[in-house]
Amino acid sequence: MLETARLPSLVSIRAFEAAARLGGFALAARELGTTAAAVSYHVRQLERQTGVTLFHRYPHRVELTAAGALVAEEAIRAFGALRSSFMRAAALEAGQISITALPTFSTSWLAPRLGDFRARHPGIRIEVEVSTDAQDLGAGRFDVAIRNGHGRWPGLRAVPLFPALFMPLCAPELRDAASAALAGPPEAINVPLLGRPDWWALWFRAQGHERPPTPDRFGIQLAEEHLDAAAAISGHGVTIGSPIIFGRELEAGRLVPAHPRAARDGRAFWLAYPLARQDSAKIGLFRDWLSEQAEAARHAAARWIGEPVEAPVA
Amino acid sequence: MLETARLPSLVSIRAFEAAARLGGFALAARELGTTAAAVSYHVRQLERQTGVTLFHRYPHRVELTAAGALVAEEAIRAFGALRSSFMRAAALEAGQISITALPTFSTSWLAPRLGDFRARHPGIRIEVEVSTDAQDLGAGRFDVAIRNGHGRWPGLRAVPLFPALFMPLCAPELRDAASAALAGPPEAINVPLLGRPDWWALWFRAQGHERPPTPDRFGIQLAEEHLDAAAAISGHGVTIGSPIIFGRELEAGRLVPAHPRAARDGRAFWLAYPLARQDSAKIGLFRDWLSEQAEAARHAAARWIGEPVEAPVA
DNA sequence: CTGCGAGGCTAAGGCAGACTTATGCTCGAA
DNA sequence: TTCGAGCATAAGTCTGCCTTAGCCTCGCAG
Repeated sequence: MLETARLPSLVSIRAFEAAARLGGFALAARELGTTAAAVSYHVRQLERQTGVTLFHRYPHRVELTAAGALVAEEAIRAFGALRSSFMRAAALEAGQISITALPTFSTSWLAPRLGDFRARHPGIRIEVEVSTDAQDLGAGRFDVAIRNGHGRWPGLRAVPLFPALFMPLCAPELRDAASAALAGPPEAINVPLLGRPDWWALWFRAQGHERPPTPDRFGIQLAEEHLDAAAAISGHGVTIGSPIIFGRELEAGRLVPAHPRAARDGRAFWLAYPLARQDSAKIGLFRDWLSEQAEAARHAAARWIGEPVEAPVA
Repeated sequence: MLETARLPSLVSIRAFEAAARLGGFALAARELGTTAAAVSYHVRQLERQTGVTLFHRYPHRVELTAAGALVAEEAIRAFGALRSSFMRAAALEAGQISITALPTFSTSWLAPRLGDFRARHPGIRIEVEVSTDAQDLGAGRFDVAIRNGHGRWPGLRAVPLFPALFMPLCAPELRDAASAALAGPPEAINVPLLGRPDWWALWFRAQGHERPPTPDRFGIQLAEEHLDAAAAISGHGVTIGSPIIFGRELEAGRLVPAHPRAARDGRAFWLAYPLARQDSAKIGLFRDWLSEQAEAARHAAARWIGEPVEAPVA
């Protein structure tokens, strides 16, 4: 690089700074992990580049000149301050984690649990941003992402959380009517369906019914899945969702399975983060905590789930 | 070099600093005389080395993170202070010149003239150290040296001042006696000789006398040549010295030539300085001034000197 | 709405600068 | 007097830095 701002070679300044601070080229070489010849060479380079004599040479030792002492003082201070700023930046960075996650996952599963993470890691502040789009982790805006998919994303490490499952869920008072309705083909449905039509189609295919429910079978059309769940809790119909994600609602009796069988599409929920970040302590802590929570959630949801049936590809 | 003090690559920090200060990689690349790809690469390296995300990436632009802003502030300050310290060091260095010179040259010729240099270059402080030994200019203790010799010193630039001349000099009242004594061979000397015996031997050889004056011909033995001159001025004998160096004494009539002929040994007085320093402004100013003074001194001394005779090699 | 330009990103390859090695110098201490 | 330590330099090696090429996204102008 050309020095447009007339700052000489930084590598040479660093060699000089170490020599000035330690009082000799041999000690500087040892600290920098190089040879005394390299330090000598760099100090000479610096003197040539700047036209300033930095050291008086005597046999066996060197002594800073007045000009050299002036630069040394500033260089020592500058490098010390820089070093300190990197440490403070690392501490700042280590003290907060930025997560991008899917809306329902965030609202219904993650958010209720974050209190526990905060209790166990009070030094780490959490930021969650919900997005239906997969955010670019390379852009640096997020440390980790919760993704739904196959788990094979280049440059990322994906930790499996739990499989994507689709189970009919309704309020307790709708149980009998919904169970009866779902025992037959889609055209026999006489209770309102809630949630994504493609997920219902997937579920019926897993039951052996090729034709999906027609639009007239659906009740309220809501923008987000957790709103579907809220409507179902209110008795407005049967929703289709993950017994793991809604595990706490099932536990509390606010939702019940309207059918014992769940369908799956081969996808799963994953924690993803850049391979380049796998040494990050905070990401490691979050990963370990999240894996633990996911395992507990899978275990707890097992009582609601019979053997999940993988739906044939439409 | 290994980073024993955990400061990451300085080249990368410099790229980062420029990008932070200018708000983009393209502008930073322009200032640093490199490509945006190089800046991007260095910022990534820095992020990997430190584990700190420094920029958020967006299409067409980048934005400092909080941690990045923290480091940027310190880096901008550090580099600015370093730059400033080099400029101040250069100014300090440019404001003083260190000279090593031969004793007599210093005392009798240089010192009386330095007032003129100081008047013409008030911003440059002069330090003269007298030494009979040739000081190592590479050690950085001296900027320039006045040397006597052949002028061919490796790594140094030598500017000729004036030839080394040896002429008998005495007080006016001793003129006739000294002239008569010096007209014949050394054994006929009946006035005390002062100064270095080897210089007298050289002078007599130049006159065609093979045998040097014997020790009994010498008066007071003094340690330094200018003391010999002082003794000669006091009428204690005839000294042997340079009519150029003692030009002002001749001019003032305190010394007169005891013989019209000067001898020379093929050597001269030179201003020497390191080739590596030839761009130094202060050295240039001193060289130009000294050359001018030397030329004036040669010119003024011409009236005292007949055709100098080169003494045959003993 | 389409095309272009600008800024950023990464991979691969080349080379120049950084460093090592070898040798030499000086001086102080044993 | 000898040896070891620190500094200096030259020459050769090699690795880190940079360039080049190609790609991506987005905003703006036509």
